[in-house]
Order: sequence, then C-alpha cells, then structure tokens
Amino acid sequence: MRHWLIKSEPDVFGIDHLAKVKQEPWSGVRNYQARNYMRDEMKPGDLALFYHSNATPPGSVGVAKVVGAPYPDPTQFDPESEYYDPKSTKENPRWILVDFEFVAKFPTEVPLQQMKDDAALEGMMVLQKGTRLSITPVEAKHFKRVCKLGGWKA
DNA sequence: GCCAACGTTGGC
DNA sequence: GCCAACGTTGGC
Repeated sequence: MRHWLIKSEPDVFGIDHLAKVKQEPWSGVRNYQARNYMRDEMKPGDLALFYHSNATPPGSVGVAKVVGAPYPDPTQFDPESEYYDPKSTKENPRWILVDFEFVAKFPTEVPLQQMKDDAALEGMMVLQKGTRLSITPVEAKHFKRVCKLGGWKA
C-alpha cells in the first residue's frame, strides 16, 4: 500500500465536508503530475493525509482512503463548471480522478509549522520549498509520524 | 495584500 | 525548441 498527501482548501472542501458526505470524487485537479498519480499509481485502499491549504493555520487534519478505480473527471465536460476544459473530449479525456472516502479526522491538527519543525518528517515532499503540487506521495514512516502527531492510531 | 516559486501558453 | 509573459498556488 502506498501513502499520499492531498491538499484542499477548507473554505472549498475541508475534512468536515468529507466526514459529512463520506465519499467524494477528487475533481478539479488540473495539474498533469497530480493527475498521473491518481490515474497511474493510486490503488484502492491507499491512505492519504488530508491537508488544509490556505488555512489558518495550514496543516494535516485527517486521513482519507482511495476507493474504486480511476475515471474521467466529469467537471471537465461541463461548460458551467469552473473546471471545464474545452480541449478535453469524452473519447480522449484529459483529466482523471479517483474517489476518496473519509477515514478519520485527527483529534489534534498537525500544523505545517509543526511538521517543518519535526526532525522525523525531514525530506517530506510537501515540506520542500516551492512544492505547490496538490497531491504528493508520502513515505510510510512519514505518514505514521503525522498520524501520531495528530493523536490518531489506525 | 505581497510575493516567491513554478506551470502553462504562445509567438517566433 | 526557446523563452518571455502571464496565471496560479499558497505561505506569510
């Protein structure tokens, strides 16, 4: 099993939203590298840290699980959607997503600053300067460490 | 609101 | 294929 980190803005879709709806298509990703992770590398059962960006403070707030197989992001075909992509066709869809299922909300949030200050998390991709990727792979040891800091045990 | 970092676009 | 211009991300 692999581990990931997925960013979302809590004003748009936060961990509480996921807890409420239980499952959500991860739509709106318009970055090829992030798409490739979902399309080619994520497997059902993979766990992801749920990270709040553009938040006060930003940080890891819970865990979500990949469910099902990848499929085309429906918002790319919807002219009314802000994620509409006129260059994408149903025959050859450009944007592929997976669904995430709610697993847990951390009893304690793990702010970005705490993650940066934690020696055990050194080298984590999301902590590298200039990393804007909304989906990044996470090493198992880093995943476990963040969960521990969040006061959550699988 | 600022701005560094970085991805994308489009002219050539 | 190069690269300047532009747009977006996201922390602060």
